[in-house]
Amino acid sequence: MAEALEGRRSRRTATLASLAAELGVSRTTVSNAYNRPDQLSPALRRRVLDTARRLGYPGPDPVARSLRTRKAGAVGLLLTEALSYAFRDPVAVQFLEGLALACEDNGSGLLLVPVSPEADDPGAVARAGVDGFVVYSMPDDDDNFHAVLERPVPVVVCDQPTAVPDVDRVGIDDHAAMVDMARHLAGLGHRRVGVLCMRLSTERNDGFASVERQQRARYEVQRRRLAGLREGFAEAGVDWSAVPVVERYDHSESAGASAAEQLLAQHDVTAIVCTSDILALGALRHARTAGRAVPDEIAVTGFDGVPAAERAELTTIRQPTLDKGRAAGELLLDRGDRQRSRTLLLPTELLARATSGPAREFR
Amino acid sequence: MAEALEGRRSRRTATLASLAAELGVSRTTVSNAYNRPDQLSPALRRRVLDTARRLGYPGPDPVARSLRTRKAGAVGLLLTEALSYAFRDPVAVQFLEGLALACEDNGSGLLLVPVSPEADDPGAVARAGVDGFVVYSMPDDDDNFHAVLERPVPVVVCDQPTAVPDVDRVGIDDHAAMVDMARHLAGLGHRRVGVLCMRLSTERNDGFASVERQQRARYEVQRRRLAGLREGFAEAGVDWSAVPVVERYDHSESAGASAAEQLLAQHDVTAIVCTSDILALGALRHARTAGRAVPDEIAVTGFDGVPAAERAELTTIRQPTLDKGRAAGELLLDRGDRQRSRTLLLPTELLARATSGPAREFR
DNA sequence: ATGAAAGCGCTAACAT
DNA sequence: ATGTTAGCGCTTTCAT
Repeated sequence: MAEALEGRRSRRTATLASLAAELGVSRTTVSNAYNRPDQLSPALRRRVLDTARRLGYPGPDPVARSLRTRKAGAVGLLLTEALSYAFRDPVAVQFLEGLALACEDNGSGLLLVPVSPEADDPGAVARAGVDGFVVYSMPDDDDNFHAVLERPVPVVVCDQPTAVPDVDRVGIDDHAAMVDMARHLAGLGHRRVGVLCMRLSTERNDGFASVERQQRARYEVQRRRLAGLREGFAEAGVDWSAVPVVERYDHSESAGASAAEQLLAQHDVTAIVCTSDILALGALRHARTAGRAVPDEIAVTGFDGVPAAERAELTTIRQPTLDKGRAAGELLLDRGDRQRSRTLLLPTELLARATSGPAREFR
Repeated sequence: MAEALEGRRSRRTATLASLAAELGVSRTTVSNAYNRPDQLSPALRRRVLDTARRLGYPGPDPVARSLRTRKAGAVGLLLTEALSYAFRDPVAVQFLEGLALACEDNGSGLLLVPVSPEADDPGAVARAGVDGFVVYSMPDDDDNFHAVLERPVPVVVCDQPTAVPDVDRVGIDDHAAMVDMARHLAGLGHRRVGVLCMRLSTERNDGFASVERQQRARYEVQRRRLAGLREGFAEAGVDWSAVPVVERYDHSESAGASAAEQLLAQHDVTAIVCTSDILALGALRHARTAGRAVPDEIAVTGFDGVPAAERAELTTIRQPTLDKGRAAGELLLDRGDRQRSRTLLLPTELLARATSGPAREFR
């Protein structure tokens, strides 16, 4: 009993070679017994497998096999945040579901690479035994991302960074989507608007973000969404330099709520545009708490189209997150002998729901 | 450019040995340049790294390193369902978050093993390059689980199967929790009750489950929860053989809704006890659709304590799902030289909320 | 149907 | 601080 436990505790006892010796056959034969049953007589195969069981041989070591075959049988996933964040953000979860679907179809494992934002040890990436990487939404100039690019395996990026030479990418047109949103609100008469956005750099800055900071943002997605809003509102004559943009480092409802509070404390706006549903849900919560009627007094919009946004009847941009995950996986796994890198832009959709309506002045 | 792509496409060009040859140093030195910077002069290290870059050497191959060091740097996760299910079930997502937290702390990767319920090829388990496995809620006698036990690495089971010799386990007292729930309802006067449960075997059976089927269930958790209910209601004089139990293979709200419908079509009960929140949420939805007032006309209870249950004010049993995940990871990763296997039972809590109230007869 | 030979690419004693 | 030696455990042509 204690011995069985011991046996399970990584003490490899028999090897393919020792088993072959015991049986008086070659290693090839033993290997074939596991990997190519048709290459040897059923009787011999039985004998091999029985002896294996008797000797406690657990079958070919997967790592040794991977070394030999040069296939790990797994896809690595690199995330912006700590590993566990993947399960906290509903958008990430959706993306992962799609990616997992693609892996499943391919019989590939999915290895979540343990990156710690603090310890900038890109070692984990270098140590990951994978056949390729999917990179989910990383800032420009990220060490871990660079480490991924060093690895001689295919890479697919989701969302950001864009424009990495020779790397496939799947994403959406963040700019165009936000131009749409701006037009939607401008069409409802909104001119005095405020914006809540996600972090723009890797250093924490919870507060207003200057136009310069917006343009220098290290997160391309945020940069493009803000630029889209700027362009869309410009069409309606809104001077962007007067539009307050509040940034939050953490991506959570409470961050959204506090950002909304900070915004409204200093600016009299008729609409709060958020660059994510989570932030918008927080803004909604603050509006309710503060007794600001939505959408009568103030409009609130999101981005992503998560289930909770639907329940809240949030006006938002729906993006096909699950499809992005699946497409990323397929791009990585089904690549034939394709030489050129590909970029896949998936469609988005403006969902005008109950949290946006005519601006106060127009009611 | 095309060459850079080619380079990324798994054609390993330089190796540690060729780099050493080029430099005229030993392989050890090159290895040290990467793994033990303190073992060689900074100047030499620079030279090694520079030459590596020039030659396109991507650093030590992780698989070869794993073979040599006998460490994969990753934990494998085995799930009941297809891989992607992990991201669809909120309870699984929570568990994974906890597990990821433990992995993170340990610098371990998390490998989701691609098991397909259909193709009973336990090969994926055998091929996973991991230092140990976490097994999440598997039925008794599962092929993939057996394959895990064959591997000479530590294993931690969450929930089920219980009582596997020499394997650590983390779980809750499902039986006791449901005794509590039965007492809660019985205390409110409920005597005519019905139950909605999750699948009891790997073959689909969407319909009523006989007492015998309940007792033969291959899913220990369901078996224990039903047994707990039986015991708890027995204290109030309820004859279990007259209690209708409706089983659903799929775990989804719509499964819960249809099960509730099936139950109510044939039985006049004052309470529907569900073995999961998801099923209960579905039952709630059906009750609303069918115009049955909850809790006035009928009580509905769940199990798990997911966020959606809180929003619905569902009476349920809260279990510390995230903690289970973290504990499973810690049990696997922080095992000292412990010889005995351990079982960790985490506490649960009955949350009496708005979906349970006095039985009709007692109002 | 089975075997022999030749590595896959690396690290860890142990020397020097 | 650097080199020597000795594998880690396996698969895969190519022969027989």
